[in-house]
Amino acid sequence: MPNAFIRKLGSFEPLRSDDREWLASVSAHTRLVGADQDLIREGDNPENVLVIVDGFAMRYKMTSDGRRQIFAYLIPGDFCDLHVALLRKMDHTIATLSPCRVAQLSPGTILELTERRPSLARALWMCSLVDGATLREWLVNLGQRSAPHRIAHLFSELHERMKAVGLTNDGTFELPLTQAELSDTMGLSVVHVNRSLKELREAGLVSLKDERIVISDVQRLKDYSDFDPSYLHLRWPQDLRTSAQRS
Amino acid sequence: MPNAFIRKLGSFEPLRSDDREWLASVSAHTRLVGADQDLIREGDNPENVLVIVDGFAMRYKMTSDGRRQIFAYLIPGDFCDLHVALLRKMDHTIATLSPCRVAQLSPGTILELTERRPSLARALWMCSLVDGATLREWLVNLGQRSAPHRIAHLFSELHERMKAVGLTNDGTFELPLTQAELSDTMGLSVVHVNRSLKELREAGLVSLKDERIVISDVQRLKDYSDFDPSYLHLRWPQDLRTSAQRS
DNA sequence: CGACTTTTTGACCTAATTCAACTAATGTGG
DNA sequence: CCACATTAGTTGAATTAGGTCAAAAAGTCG
Repeated sequence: MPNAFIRKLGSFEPLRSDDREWLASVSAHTRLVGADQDLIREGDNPENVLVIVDGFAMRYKMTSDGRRQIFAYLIPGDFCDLHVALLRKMDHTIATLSPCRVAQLSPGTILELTERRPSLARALWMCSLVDGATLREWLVNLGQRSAPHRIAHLFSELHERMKAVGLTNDGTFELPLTQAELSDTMGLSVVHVNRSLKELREAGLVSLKDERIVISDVQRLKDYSDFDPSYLHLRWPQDLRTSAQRS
Repeated sequence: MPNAFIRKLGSFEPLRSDDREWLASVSAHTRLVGADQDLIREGDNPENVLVIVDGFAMRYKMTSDGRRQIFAYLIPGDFCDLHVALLRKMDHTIATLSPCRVAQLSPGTILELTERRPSLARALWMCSLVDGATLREWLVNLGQRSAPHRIAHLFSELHERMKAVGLTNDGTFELPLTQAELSDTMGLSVVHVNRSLKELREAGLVSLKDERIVISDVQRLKDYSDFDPSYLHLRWPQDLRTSAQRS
């Protein structure tokens, strides 16, 4: 069974088996990082590119008055910082939300990837494009939707992404977020997030318990939240991929 | 005097004079597009990369209930769609806000640029990284700041960007935005934008008139809006660049 | 068991929205 | 160049979504 990283790249490009094997070998060596640890800090200039193999992380930035805005969740298979080579320093922080297994890709590995494995390079580039598209969608979310719809949209997105790396069980998946983290994602107060979650729960749409989310009817949640998955650019329809991946 | 496109790339990388000349020649042929025209529509798969040589444009997306979120302003020197080669189709629309002069870079031009002009290629890549960073900053803006601060932050950013391409006159520059457009950018109602602008005006911070903005004291506006320009990654301090560019 | 964090709820407050009207611009055709 | 139509900006009044403060439950963990 391929790891999430391989699954993710595979959802953008059909991968040859030697590419899969190479990916498996370069991401085999992982280190464990506890929850709530900074992986890369604002101002750092990290050497290696990190990949979340397992666990949850986030990107965020603080304002000068101490408010925090989270602008991405990193789930298994996601990259931390493809771009950092060019920028002198990180303009935001990446931190774990739960214990994570993290693979480090050295500059040499990235070089081999970009120069000798074109389909992986394309998949990698796709990742950064999708990150951008996701950010745009989040802006739409914050700018245009009410609290409950906003939260529901986030959940729809996370469900879609988790499904793409094979980490859902129907509408259920791991989601180790506190309401404070949700509120810093959504530009809402904790109290209001709490009440909105209650509303969603009472509407029979979603419930959170024990770091897991349960979506009773995924399609209904997507309809409710006006979720259109096309911005995630997942090229291969879910069922196809799942069956093709049995090894 | 170099055009905005050359100035912009030059603000990321020191450019050799042959690179400058080449840029001038490939961006010499422009077409004129009137105000309020779509340059690229959601769903399109455009061949060429467009560069705004003159005028203002925006990126936006509609929600299914007819609300619009603007998530970028394109000012002279900005690219429309470096990435589109890989994605099957645009996931948002780009439209002009004022009459624009637009240069089209053919796939061949882009190829030459990426393969034979490394410093331009780096500058180009920087552009897309900065676009991403800007988007993140906008998310912070929508998520964490009150209406007047939010608007002030946008104005601070636009001032900085316009300055980088030599289009400011102290705190004054062209800004052909309606309040409706501002409201769709900021996730606010038109009425509230109007009142917030009044507040900023009465505080002596900014005034808008005749498609121009006047910032009486740029530093004061930046302080007010908690603006930190580092996310724009403008490598060369403004004064240096200006003097170096006298031809 | 305490100490601490997270969730939940109530009461109250305020930033922002909505609706509606009115004024000031801008533009268009005769 | 004016009359009329249309778009953009401004203001007031009423309403609401969301925030703040405070405190109680409910989990979590050494």
